[in-house]
Amino acid sequence: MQATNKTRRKRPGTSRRGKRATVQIHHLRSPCPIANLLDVAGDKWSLLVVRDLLRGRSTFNQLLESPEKIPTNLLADRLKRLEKAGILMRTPYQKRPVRYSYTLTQKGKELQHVLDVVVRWSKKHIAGVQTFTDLNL
Amino acid sequence: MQATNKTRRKRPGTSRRGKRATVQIHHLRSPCPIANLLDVAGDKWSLLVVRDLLRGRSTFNQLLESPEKIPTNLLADRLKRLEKAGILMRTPYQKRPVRYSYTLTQKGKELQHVLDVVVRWSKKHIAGVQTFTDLNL
DNA sequence: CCTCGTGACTTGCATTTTGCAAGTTATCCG
DNA sequence: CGGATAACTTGCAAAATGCAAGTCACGAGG
Repeated sequence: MQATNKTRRKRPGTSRRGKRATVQIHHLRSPCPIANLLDVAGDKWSLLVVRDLLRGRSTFNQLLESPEKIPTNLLADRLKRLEKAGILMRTPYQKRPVRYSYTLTQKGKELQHVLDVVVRWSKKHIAGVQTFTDLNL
Repeated sequence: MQATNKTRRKRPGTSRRGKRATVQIHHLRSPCPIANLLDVAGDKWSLLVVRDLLRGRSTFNQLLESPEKIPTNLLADRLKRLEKAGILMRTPYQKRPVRYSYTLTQKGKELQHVLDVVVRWSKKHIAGVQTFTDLNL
């Protein structure tokens, strides 16, 4: 019924110290290539962002408009993570008002092959799917 | 926060096997085939389970042994979800002591094509990856 | 009989991540 | 000046994750 042993865990709030500004070693769960992609894009949104960039979307608001309706805070977070992972780049395409555009790197563009196969699988095995017209994505 | 039945949660012997009597409408976020796979396997563990089943693992404990060390509660949950999604099947391969084995359906087996491309992408773009020997997974 | 071990899970609980709504900052437009 | 965009932040409740431990059958050994 109970683990009773409450074994001291960190007191939240009191220790103003562990802000994890430490080593940047981004620790891989395993040497498996599948686990490696999942470490960086293993969530419900990242690959949709990649899909939209492949489809030619490039600004924050364009990315928000897709039918899945990603929340703004998650989009901001995913863009940061994917940039850090070298999958996309963020560049100001104009200043005065500064506006940013997001574009895939070569590494990111090659995820197209992954998405292609995913599309083929889903079309075969899931009812009611349909692709965005032009790019087959 | 585990909203369901906060107070009494302690009838072990007679309880139903964690059934979640929810509506069966499995709500898709969008008609996009990519979103559809993500709805069912868009997390850090599901595809690793599929990988291991493709590699011939089949029991609960075998699946626990992979290098990524999935927690037992998550493995139980993922097996349930993947079964519900028609990607794998759970069958007792012996009774007296009843033991279960998990195997991929045809739908699940065809995820191999997705994983193949993921492996190719990761080997090209992520340092330090290496595949499990025999099956290229 | 009693204990130990194994397989397949469940349960408790703290930490993290999500998702919604609203707020913010800067800049243009009329 | 009063909006309207663009690109984000922030607050916070709810859900998911992850660890450790507990449970429920058997089955073998003493």
